[in-house]
Amino acid sequence: MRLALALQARDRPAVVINADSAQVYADLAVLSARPDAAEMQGVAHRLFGAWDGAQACSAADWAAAAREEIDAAHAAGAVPILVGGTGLYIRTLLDGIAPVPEIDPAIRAAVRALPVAEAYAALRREDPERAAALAPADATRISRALEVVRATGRSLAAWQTERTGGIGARVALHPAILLPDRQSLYARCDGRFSRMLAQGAVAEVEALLARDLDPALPVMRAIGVPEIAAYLRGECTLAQAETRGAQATRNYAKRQFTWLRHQPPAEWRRVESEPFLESDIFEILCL
RNA sequence: GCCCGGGUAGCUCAGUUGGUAGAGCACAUGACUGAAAAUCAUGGUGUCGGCGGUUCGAUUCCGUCCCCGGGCA
Repeated sequence: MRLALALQARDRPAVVINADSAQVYADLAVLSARPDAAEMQGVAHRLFGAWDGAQACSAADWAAAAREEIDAAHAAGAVPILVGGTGLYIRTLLDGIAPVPEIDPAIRAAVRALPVAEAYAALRREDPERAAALAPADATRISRALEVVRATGRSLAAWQTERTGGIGARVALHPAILLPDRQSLYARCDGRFSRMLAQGAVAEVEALLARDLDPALPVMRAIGVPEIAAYLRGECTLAQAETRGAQATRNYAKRQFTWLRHQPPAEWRRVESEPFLESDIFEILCL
């Protein structure tokens, strides 16, 4: 945000583009810590709350939308600033992804209805190579591999020999990865979830539950939603929901560390010195 | 003071008819190609409340003390 303002102060319009898989949903303002109008300070923001919760946004969906926003920003002479921590989204945007066609919804539903053990057994028959590469309990990846062979007649590995849609080669990147101190980050996770409760997270989940959406949708699985929903159903106290939500936040923070430390290219700048200063993060500011 | 229940991993607890112990969670580390705030994989946790006794051997049996619940007075 400060970077965006600094750019605008130099007559370089900035556009902040969301790269977070939860901030994408309109239904999650509080629980995704989406910036509000005051925080945006007049700077253009895109892809925040852009999807209705009833709609699942995939990495490829997001990447396609982000590509358009980036091109639009460039056309307008602005500097797009991608902000967010969903590594798979950013990887898809930059490197592209296997061009697997839309999966027939009936096939997808049938596959996801299977218990993991059965899905895994089926995958061993229909795509043994992929099955061998996956843990028998890895429900998400097993479902994906199975729906792909069933819907396309081609294994995921075959599709993955190709990647399309990446823009990494045609844009100038100035990446920065922030790696805060673990202990203080965990403490901030706790504070963050408590603050969300104070800011109306319970009402937000109440409204979400009233929509009676499929519980498997991403919006229903965002951190805090299952925990607060359990409280609203009378399955636990608010204090327990608070503890569990904070815990889920910390667990997620750890997964982020692991991804960010190993998955992005080695040459991407990792910043560990706190407080994080723009000058430590973005070399373009120092030009 | 008496009676009952309990004291085992950071937490909640299981267990050992006596051969020094284990689950879940936490924590750590890692994986990650269209649900990724998702989904997984691996790993160590330890004076089994203290001190004595019996025993080849006690976390387990006995005694005693301490601590935590609940009840009686």
